[in-house]
Amino acid sequence: MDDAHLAGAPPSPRPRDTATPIRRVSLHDELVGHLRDLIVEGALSPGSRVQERELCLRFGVSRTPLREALKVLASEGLLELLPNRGAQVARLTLADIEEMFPVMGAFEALAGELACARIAGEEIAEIRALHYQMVLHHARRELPEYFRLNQRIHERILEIAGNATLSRLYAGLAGRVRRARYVANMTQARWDQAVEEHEAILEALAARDGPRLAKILKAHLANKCETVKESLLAETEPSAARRS
Amino acid sequence: MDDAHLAGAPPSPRPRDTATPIRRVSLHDELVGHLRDLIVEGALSPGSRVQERELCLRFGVSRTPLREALKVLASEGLLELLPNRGAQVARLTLADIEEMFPVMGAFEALAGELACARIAGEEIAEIRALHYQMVLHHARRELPEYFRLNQRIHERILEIAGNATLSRLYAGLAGRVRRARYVANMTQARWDQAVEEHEAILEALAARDGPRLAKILKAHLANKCETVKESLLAETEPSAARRS
DNA sequence: TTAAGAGTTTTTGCATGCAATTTCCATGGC
DNA sequence: GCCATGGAAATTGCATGCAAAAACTCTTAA
Repeated sequence: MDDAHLAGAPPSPRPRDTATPIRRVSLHDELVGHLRDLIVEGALSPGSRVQERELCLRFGVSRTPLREALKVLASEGLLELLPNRGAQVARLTLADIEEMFPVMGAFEALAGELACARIAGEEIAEIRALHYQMVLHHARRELPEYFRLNQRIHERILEIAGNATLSRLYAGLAGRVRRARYVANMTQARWDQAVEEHEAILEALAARDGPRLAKILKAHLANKCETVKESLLAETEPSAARRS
Repeated sequence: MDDAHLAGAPPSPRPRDTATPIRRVSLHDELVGHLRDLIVEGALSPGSRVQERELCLRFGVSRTPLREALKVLASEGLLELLPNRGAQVARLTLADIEEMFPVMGAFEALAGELACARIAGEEIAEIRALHYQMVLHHARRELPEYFRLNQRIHERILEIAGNATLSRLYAGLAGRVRRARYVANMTQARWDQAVEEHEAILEALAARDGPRLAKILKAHLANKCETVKESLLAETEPSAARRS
């Protein structure tokens, strides 16, 4: 009774079907969401085989909707379908990382440019608040909280850019590398550098300097790529060193 | 003499041919390809309802693999799934176009930069050949051939960039706007301008000037966006004018 | 004539069944 | 002892069946 129509209606783009939030969505849609979470959160480890039967029991559904969900996740790149041999969680190789980060850099650069053209003063203040809270977590060496704020800042810029296609594609890639980014234990130097870059991001955004922001974000992502790569190498080398 | 292998080939319903390069992929995979073609080519017009039964008869398969294919195409954005009411071919609104082209511009810009860093002299010669063949079709006012060459040039740059993730995402968007681009009847001025831009693209590529090529491609896509938008408006206005 | 309503037909969503392929295990030959 | 081979169990790919939701149709009333 109170949605929309009132004076302070939020700038929600599509208030259409919000009347019944608990709408019985299709089973396979729900499965796609659940499975995506399981994969992104790491509950299903990369490379592990995914058996239909096991997941059917786990979710209490039959194979038909589950298989539909698997096909969708495979088309998103989260799963690999082996003909007649089921699916396995896609594993990220170094080559994958090196491919995905430049694309994410292009996404963020575009988002930065678009955001600069549309951002409101209030939104700049909001990002600034997020930024300095993130800086605080950096000062306190609170990595998980830092990551959370960091992610929220990037997501907020994407939102402000106001391009749903861009957001959707970005989310697809970000989901795939999220785990890798999360486990990446940065060196202190890299962490400090990242915070410095975020200072520059905030400045460019506040100045609404689209080209500069694009440049900074692109470089920022390139550095994140290096961080993740180093971490990935450090993760594999010790075992080799230990063995020799 | 060819397939039945003299020694008592049993009348098996499916001759398993492991040697042939055309390996029998899974039914649903094939369906995804076929349906994608039908949609992109325009055989299934935007907004039209897609009924399972009809397509099942058309392809001679049961509903299970067909439904899996529909789910995948929906996740790609080519179809819209209406709960309990089947699917319909997604229609491109002006807002969609305005969202997708900047993203494609970012893709092509990145592809241009990467390609400049990797392109071999032989490949430059190849692109140059394609380019001047395209110019010939422009001079002869052969639009379909022009489009084909144009597309091949952009695809070739993507290939040379050597980033499979980028190529995959680009193909996803390009497929969705292909029909719109195809039916876009450019003005002569826009066509001439596009050819000029392609001259600049070739030059920047030959000079291996990544940043410049990126800039040109970004602008090139922005102009294509305008062309498609004009064409889309010209397509809808007459009917409105006719009605009023 | 239009609109509304009840019943029928169609269509979708999901579960299950069957054949084919793969995987696992045990047996046997070298 | 090791590898090859045969068969059983498990798993996938696809077809079909059934219930619920939607769409259609025919009737009826204002």
